[in-house]
Amino acid sequence: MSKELSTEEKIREAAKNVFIAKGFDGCTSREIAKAAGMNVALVNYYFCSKKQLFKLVFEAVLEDFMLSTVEVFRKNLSLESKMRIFIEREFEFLTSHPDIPRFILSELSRGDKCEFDHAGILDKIASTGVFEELLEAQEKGVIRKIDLTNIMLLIMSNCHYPFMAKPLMKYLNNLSEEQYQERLMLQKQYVTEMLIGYLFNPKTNS
Amino acid sequence: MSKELSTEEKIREAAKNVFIAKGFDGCTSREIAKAAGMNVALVNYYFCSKKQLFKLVFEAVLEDFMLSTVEVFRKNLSLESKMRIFIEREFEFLTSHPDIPRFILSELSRGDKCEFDHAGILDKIASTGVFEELLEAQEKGVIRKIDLTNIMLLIMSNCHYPFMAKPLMKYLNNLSEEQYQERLMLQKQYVTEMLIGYLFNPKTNS
DNA sequence: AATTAATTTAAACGCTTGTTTAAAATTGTT
DNA sequence: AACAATTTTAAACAAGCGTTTAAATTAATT
Repeated sequence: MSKELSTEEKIREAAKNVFIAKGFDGCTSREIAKAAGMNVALVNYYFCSKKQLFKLVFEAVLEDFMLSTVEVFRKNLSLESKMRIFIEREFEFLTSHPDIPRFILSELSRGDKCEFDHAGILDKIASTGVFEELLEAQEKGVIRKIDLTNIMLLIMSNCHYPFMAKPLMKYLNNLSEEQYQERLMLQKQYVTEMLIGYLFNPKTNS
Repeated sequence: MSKELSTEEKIREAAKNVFIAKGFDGCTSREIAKAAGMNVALVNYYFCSKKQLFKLVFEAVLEDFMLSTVEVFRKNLSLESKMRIFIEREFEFLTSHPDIPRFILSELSRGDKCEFDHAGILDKIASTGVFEELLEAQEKGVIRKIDLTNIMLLIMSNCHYPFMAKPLMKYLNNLSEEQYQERLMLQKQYVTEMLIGYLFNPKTNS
């Protein structure tokens, strides 16, 4: 389906896959061109340089990643329901794109590669109203009074890491692919229970 | 202090720092040699190839990382105390070596670089008696009956990820270094409370 | 149909890569 | 002091890198 991709789009798409799988340093322009079924020179014809192509791809991936699931918070549901659905969708997204968290954190941590535009992302997240809703819930005593950065970190830790740690887990525990996937789906339940249990009903625990 | 390192050790040490900072693909043999204050040819004189030097360094780092904190479980303390101390020490270790989790997961996920020896690691962890202790505690109803893989994943997620996500957190939330460090220390408390609260006293919640 | 513009190609550019070589310097041994 | 073994060096190697060039091909315009 959809063979009607332009040369530029084919290269961008191939670059995304190759960059995510191997990292900026781990692949070559020729590899990207070959994956796109194109001549090497076309990479620079359309994108000037490997670096610039990477910047474009990275920013798109980061935005997709950060915004794809946060839309739940626009819905008219209880905060707890939204949180549950959010975690559910994070696991869904990561099941289709398990390499993205590692890709983003790896590339971001060797940041001298190029300067990334990220100004808009937090604003777009904020536009869903998550932050206000969380702050309000804190004032009402519905959820624990913790800095939003820490809440983000708690949720992201428990959603992203299980996918990032796949090779470590698989071989430390000698797991087959099926066994790992099984633990992953269990992990989703545990993580949801744990996070909801900790963040909500703060009076019972602290 | 301790200038009495042999050439071989100097290269190994420099290689460790450079590999952790930039990854296997992100650095060159010449860079490692320069960091060690040595000639390029010495790298291969002592270690045959960049790949083999990497393998040596990686295996040492992985073993250090996995075993450094698990020793707590040999002590004669309650399981909950050990768990608290373990998390405390994980955060301690990671404060000194914040780049190691990302290094390990990154390099492991592009595993074609070379085959790693990992046979001994799980056995060494097992030799502390953690696993038996956890299983016993589960039988006694002290902690939640969850596969040990998932328990490991819960703890590692909440300890490793906050350090791996530093660049993402710093710029998504426009945090200064001090602000980030502050959140990190708070995160340690939250993570401890959350994990202990979830894993122990399973009857109250499920 | 002729001409111009946009796309694609194969080949080459200079440079860096990991690795090797062979000579120089150092150390150890008799 | 003379010799042998080890360690270190500078230089070179082919191969691969990102990028550029200039010609060939295709598409668009007149």
